[in-house]
Amino acid sequence: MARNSDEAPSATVPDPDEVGARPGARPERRGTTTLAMVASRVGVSLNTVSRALRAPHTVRPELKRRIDQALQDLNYVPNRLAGGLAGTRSDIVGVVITSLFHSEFAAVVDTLQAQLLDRNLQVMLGNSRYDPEEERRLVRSILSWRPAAVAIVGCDHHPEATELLASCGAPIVEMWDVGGDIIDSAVGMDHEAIGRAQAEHLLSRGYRRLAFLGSLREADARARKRASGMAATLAEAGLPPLVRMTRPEGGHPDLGESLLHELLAAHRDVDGIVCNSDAVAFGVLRGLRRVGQNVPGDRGVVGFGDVDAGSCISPTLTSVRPARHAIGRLTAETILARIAGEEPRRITVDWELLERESTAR
Amino acid sequence: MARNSDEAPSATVPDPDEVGARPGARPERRGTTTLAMVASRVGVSLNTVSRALRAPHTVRPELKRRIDQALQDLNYVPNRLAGGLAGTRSDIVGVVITSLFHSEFAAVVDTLQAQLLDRNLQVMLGNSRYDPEEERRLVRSILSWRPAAVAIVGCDHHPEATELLASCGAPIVEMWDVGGDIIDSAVGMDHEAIGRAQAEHLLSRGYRRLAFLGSLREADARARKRASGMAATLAEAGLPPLVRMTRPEGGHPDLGESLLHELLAAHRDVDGIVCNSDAVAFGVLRGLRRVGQNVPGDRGVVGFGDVDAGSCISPTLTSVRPARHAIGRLTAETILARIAGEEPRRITVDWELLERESTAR
DNA sequence: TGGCATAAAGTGAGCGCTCACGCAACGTTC
DNA sequence: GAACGTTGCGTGAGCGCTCACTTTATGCCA
Repeated sequence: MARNSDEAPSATVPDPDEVGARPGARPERRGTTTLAMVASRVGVSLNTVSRALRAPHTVRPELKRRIDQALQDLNYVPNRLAGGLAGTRSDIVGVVITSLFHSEFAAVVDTLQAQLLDRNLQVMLGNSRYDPEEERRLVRSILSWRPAAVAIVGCDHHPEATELLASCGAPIVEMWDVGGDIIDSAVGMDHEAIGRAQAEHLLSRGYRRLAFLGSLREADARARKRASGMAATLAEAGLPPLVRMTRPEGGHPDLGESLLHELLAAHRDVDGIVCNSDAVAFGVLRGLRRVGQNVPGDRGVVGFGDVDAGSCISPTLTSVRPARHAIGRLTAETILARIAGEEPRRITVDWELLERESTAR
Repeated sequence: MARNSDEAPSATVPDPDEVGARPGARPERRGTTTLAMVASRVGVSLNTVSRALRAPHTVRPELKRRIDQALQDLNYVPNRLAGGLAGTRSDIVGVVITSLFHSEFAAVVDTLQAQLLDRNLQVMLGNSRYDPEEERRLVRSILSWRPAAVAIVGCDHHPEATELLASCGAPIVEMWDVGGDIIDSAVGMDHEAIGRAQAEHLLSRGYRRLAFLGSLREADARARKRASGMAATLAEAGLPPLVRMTRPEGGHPDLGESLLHELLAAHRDVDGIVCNSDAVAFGVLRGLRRVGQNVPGDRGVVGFGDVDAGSCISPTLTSVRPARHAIGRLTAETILARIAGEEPRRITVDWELLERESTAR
């Protein structure tokens, strides 16, 4: 195992002038240029410069050019704190997600941010880590920036978070899930339907005794809905009830493998395994390989998320592909529409069950 | 392929009272409570309430309790725009990354955000998508919020971005890379050393003719440094030069597989393949399997990133594991230290070359 | 009891900007 | 040529808070 290591914080002092204003150095209002400075240089009123930026057509073209020149010469960077305070909008969009690490929502945030930036909206990000209390804190913190809108994962929040969001006056878009009560608008998938589709797919391939495996955090209402969709399908088909094997944390292959062992020990007859995430499914596949079980022959495995690697492993993994891109895009569009005064929306987006080798018998 | 689809935006109008203030409804200063309202309810001056929040020990315990009660009764949410404008700090930390989608930095942002939130700092996120022009826009946009600090991926930026960052007065922490000139502080890895280690590992296993495969965006200086580290190692060993097979976009398994075909067509003698990312390596492994090549027997494959799935595929993938968590944590610590007035730092963090089956001959 | 330090509150100014309005100067109309 | 819109810019107020300073209540010692 190769290793490089010198964490020694070797301080390299750059140009001392460049070092930020030390706390305590109060009076030194840094060299940031203000609208007033630009205005006095051009010889017009402050307001005219402001207007040249916000409503260019209301200022004489020749003057506009001179102002632009001065803005550039002085390297003006607007102070949006002041702008937000004085104006009505703040041009901040709060985004609250439950996890970045497991990359569930990374792609969603990615496209969302790109789309919003085109409209000069800045994303303020927060990660609740599936903790309702953290979510509450986060929502408070984000609302204290008076955002123009808030996008948040899920429809089931800490009660205080829900109330704060509902009464803050800004448009709220709940993402990823569309089931249940929504605060304002929502863009997401019907997770119960996904669970049903996962179960139906396995049943159609002849698997009869199904299990749901993975991490299941208290606040992960989406996974819970998928599991209950599966359970409902089994009940309607008159089959034995769903076996649930979950942990309140984790979500990696190692978890999948260890849950698999528990499953095989307790419910040897299970032949269809649906995982909370592809990462867990990878661990399940690895575990089954290690104990000499054949997939899809002996047992079928279904994932969720359609991670890249799913099509590269052997057997390739049957999984559900959420329309991440679409969720990001439609969330951005909904935010913009709501800011523009349009009505709230509830948009159900597509997903696909990709049938691959892990269930192909 | 199962599919659910009704993207029909079925508008569901919630309680009309809850709908946010429509633009145009100007005079309606929303029902947000201000410090002044709290103050008048308690019967003290505005400033006393402010102090009760910022410096609780300067206000009589009994009064503090009454103020807290009023804050809660009125459901006060501070206006940080006003606070930031009036005060010195803004409590925003700008974070500029080059990609979220490929999940390279998702974990870094994840831990960074969590650590900062504990200190009441909000992350403002921006994604430059490996586009220098976008990076410039983003840096301007973020600086317009007068952040308390900025964390940014890489050490090689758009010149204007570098200048803006250098002169904005806030601490700047460059992440992921530590090579080359830095603006203020840096927390990252020595990517050239990683490239050398990747090459040396393959050489130590008897591979002789090496290639570097993957997407290589114009702004991805890190990958470029790894490739040049490899090239240097080969040159020093007197071996044939590194074969580079890259594309300016993409980064998925499909890219890996298609680059592999190009590689096999043009340089049949290559026996050691280092990929820009694990995702690309997965595609390479899939491609090799499809053409009946044996890994590690015929060719060795090395990835970068150590994605979960790497230990689940067959053969398991040799890869480099960046200390993502450590980078996030140390970046947060550096930001806090710099805000507290400490000296700039340059921290080189660990990484590991995980030797697995794909190079085990 | 006076003098002085300290604690606990209030006062006033201002952060940098936006918004509603005011007020000239210049057409345009009948 | 008086009445009216239009264009182009300036004025003043104020967004909600923080900060430096001042004022008033309280304790402690000589």
